[in-house]
Amino acid sequence: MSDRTTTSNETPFRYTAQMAQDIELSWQDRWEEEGTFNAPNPAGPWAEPDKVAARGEKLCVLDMFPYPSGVGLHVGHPLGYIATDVYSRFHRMLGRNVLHALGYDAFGLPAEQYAVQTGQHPRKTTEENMTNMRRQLRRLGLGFDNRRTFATIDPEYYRWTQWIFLQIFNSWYDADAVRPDGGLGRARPIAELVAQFESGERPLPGGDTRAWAQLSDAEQAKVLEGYRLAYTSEAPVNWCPGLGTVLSNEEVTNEGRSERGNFPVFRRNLSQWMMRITAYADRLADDLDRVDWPEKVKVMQRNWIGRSAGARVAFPVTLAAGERAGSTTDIEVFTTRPDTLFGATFMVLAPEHPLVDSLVPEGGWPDGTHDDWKGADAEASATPQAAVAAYRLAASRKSDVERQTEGKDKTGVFTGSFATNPVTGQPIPVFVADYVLMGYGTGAIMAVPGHDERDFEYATKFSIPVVRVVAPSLDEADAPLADAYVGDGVIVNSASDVADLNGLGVEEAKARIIAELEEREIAEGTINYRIRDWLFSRQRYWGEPFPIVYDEDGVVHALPEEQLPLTLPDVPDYSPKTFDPDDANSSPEPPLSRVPEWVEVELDLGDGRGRRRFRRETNTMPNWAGSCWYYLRYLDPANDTAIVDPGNERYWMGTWPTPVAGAPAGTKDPGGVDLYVGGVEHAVLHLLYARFWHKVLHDLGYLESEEPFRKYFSQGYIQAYAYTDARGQYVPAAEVEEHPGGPGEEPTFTWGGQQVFREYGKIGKSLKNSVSPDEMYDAYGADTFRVYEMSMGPLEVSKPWETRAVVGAQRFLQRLWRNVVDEATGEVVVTDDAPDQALTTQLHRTIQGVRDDFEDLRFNTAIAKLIELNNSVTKLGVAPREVVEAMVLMIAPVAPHIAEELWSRLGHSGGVAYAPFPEADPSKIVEEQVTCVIQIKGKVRDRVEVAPDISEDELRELVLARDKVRAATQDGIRTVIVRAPKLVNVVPM
RNA sequence: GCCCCCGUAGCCCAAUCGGCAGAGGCAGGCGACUUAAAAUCGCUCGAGUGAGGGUUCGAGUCCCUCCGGGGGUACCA
Repeated sequence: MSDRTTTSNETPFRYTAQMAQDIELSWQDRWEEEGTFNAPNPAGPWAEPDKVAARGEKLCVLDMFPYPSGVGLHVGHPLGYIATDVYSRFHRMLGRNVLHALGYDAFGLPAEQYAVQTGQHPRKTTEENMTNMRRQLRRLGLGFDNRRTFATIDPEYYRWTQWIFLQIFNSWYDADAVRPDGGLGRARPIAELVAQFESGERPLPGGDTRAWAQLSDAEQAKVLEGYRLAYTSEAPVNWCPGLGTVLSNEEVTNEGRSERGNFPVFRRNLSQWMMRITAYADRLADDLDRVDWPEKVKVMQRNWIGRSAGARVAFPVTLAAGERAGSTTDIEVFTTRPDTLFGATFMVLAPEHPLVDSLVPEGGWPDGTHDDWKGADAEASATPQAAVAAYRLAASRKSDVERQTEGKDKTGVFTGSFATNPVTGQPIPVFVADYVLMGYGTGAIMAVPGHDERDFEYATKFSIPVVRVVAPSLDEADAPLADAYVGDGVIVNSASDVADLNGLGVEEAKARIIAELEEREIAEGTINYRIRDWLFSRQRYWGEPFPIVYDEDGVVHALPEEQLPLTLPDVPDYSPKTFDPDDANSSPEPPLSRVPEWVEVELDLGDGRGRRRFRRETNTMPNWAGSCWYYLRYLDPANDTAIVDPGNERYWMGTWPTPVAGAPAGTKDPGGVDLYVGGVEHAVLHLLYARFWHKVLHDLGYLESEEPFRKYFSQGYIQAYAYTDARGQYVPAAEVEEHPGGPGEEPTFTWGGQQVFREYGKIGKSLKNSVSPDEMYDAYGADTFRVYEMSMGPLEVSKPWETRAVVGAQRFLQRLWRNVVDEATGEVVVTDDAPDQALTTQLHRTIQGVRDDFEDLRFNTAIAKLIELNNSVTKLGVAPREVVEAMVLMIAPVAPHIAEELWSRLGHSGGVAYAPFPEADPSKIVEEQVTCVIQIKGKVRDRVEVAPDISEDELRELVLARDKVRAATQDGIRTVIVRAPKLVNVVPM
């Protein structure tokens, strides 16, 4: 495969892999020495305003933060980096000041797991991995500003991660505060909330009438906890014994397992750090309109946030048990269909609903209770208390997985109580059933079997009346319902002395009933969200320590900013306490809790109370923390007084005067990174968390931009074939031989003579189909590898790696090389003669096409156009300098090393990195003749050469006079469609 | 089940506004170079666009139904 050995004595100057390597290494050294890709900053410690002024508009290009894997890169990993590098280099040649840098996301579970597996300290393995990855990427010739690199594990970086945590901790969300843009709601310093409590402007929550100063420290802390954007809370969380840590909702699959490692996850009540991302739910959903992202990812985020408009409605009920037995209270439900309130014939509470106990009467069932309502457990069905207790116990023992896998078969038990439908006044039975979830809405529903599929199933199974309140038309008001009718229509059977909705449309009825019931204080229009607060603590070693201590009363204190960073201590045993993955009753044990000399400290927090004893927080942050803001640090990595100088943030990420394409009219641009490229797997994790932090920092006045990523492009993956033998074991894919099948048959595959079976999917060491970039550098060189990856197809689609196809990219570069350099003598062989008309036209058309393609990230078609142009030049035998130089500049973003070399051999000093990109001359694109296609009834029947500026009338006449057209139109002409100059379609009678 | 995306040559992919189905690459075939092979170079073969229907003068492109592949989501009231 390598032609390293094929450089014969006759062609010592051929562009071989060896030649490519020599060229590439020497230019990489030169770029590094000269700091070619360093981007000047307008402000901060590196301020070079003169250099900034000397360049054109800024452009901030970003790749998703890589995690330095222990096994090194495979050929799929650099795809996005090459794409962003091509885009960056293209824009440098257009004169823009381009910032492109790469750092490392080095904290977190994978790094720690790799260290545990190899029995080494995570810092050691992580640093080794980063060294290897840096080497692999440097060899690829990426034009990063290497001054701007860092890793999340650097104390000088995580100092600021901890600082941001403190800003969030010391903030609350004031939903009534007016933002500069006129919207409502923003984060404010917690001190301003304390001031409101102190002055009495804001009453204490829960009807507490004491003055703020009368509260103890612990009581004050408790109150503030209810407001802080980062807070501890005792709540049901996702405990994963197999990983020894808790996980956020976003890290748990819908099968109820950990996204990483696929271990079972259990719900446990534990005290954990949370981030109040729910406060930002509206803005996170609304502002998706303002960014240029793939629609698919926007939809995924909107679904995750899960905003739905509806109403909270109170259903009165008389308590049947408990201290307040006999008194009346309300069961509050959330519904998106208040228009169907008249059709609510029963209610359902989640098994965990706190009201259940007081709804179940002592003694027997109410007279006439349907046997089906008493529960599936015959032994427990004698009394409501026994039946409900049995049902709740059974439900509590079910995992989320079991609840789901049991499918749609509805189960439930009657509580023995009836509530009152507030609009009909009718008593309706209240059930406990596990198809209602405590975690959504109020954990209780009004069930409308006529117009909700789940309620219909339940009503059918338990013989509950079904009432139609929506019909396709008034005529069908009493048509029987064979299924829940969920379509649009007109409201029927919905009148009482409370309200009359009959005849209204669904949307009108919703508005009407909410208005009526709000007046009576029975309901209120409301918005409900699916998103929950973000669980932020992990019981692992390899993460940022929280800058938090607890005093002897258990009150939370933030470390003063001057005491940051709080460094991660070196510990003898950094591995997590391991558990049986299925042991739901295990409890997390953070490794840091095993270091008492670090945990128990005496500190002066600078609060005037002197040195006191404290206990440190022993949880660590999730690896999302470091990746939530790294893009900001690239802008000003050496700044030790701020996360980023405001001048740098405004310059690199500030808002543009015009909004992104496709934004609604009147939209204000949110600013942010100009191009962000990465895989879609972080659609609701990293991309949502980073947006949240960015908005908090914006609210607190640290950032001008409102979004982190103005344009996000989701790249496809490079995948590969893998092969298994008869036992299902993977065999080395590189050694498999393909045998073509007969016509219409699949090919067959053998390895070492035995038949093997092909599958398609991810690249991985364990699948034995991994190809490393290093192998490509050795066999072809980095430029060939770059050209191949960029020419495989559109950046956004996934496509299969095919090593044997890489040679096509090499042949192209060889042909380009040969057009400039004589393989035998090394002499430059271009001619100074001007290209002919046809080649000139092709050149300028190519320039225009390549510019457009690069701008729109269509690198595959740009390369195809360059191959075409190069092929035209090759056919001439001798290459005109004008065309060759333009080609060298145009290929430079994709294949920068060979371009530098050829550019220099063509007699230019100064390099191609900042050479101006060729400009198309529109006057030279115009051809003297164009081919006009003549269609008869839509089928191509003739062609004619015409002038490009021929008029429609001239062309029509010309075409109608042609023999073939006259022959076809002897019976007359129905119509003639003229699209001058390229097409005429004649339709005969 | 629901929602979204994608089906063009043996394979990866072009066709930008509804206007000649083919730009580019791989593989295959033939030829040149070679003692021979590899590499290289030149030439060349190759689909009617997943299936069916519709709109249109004209459909890969727009609409409907179905089939196949991928992704998201799943009792979210």
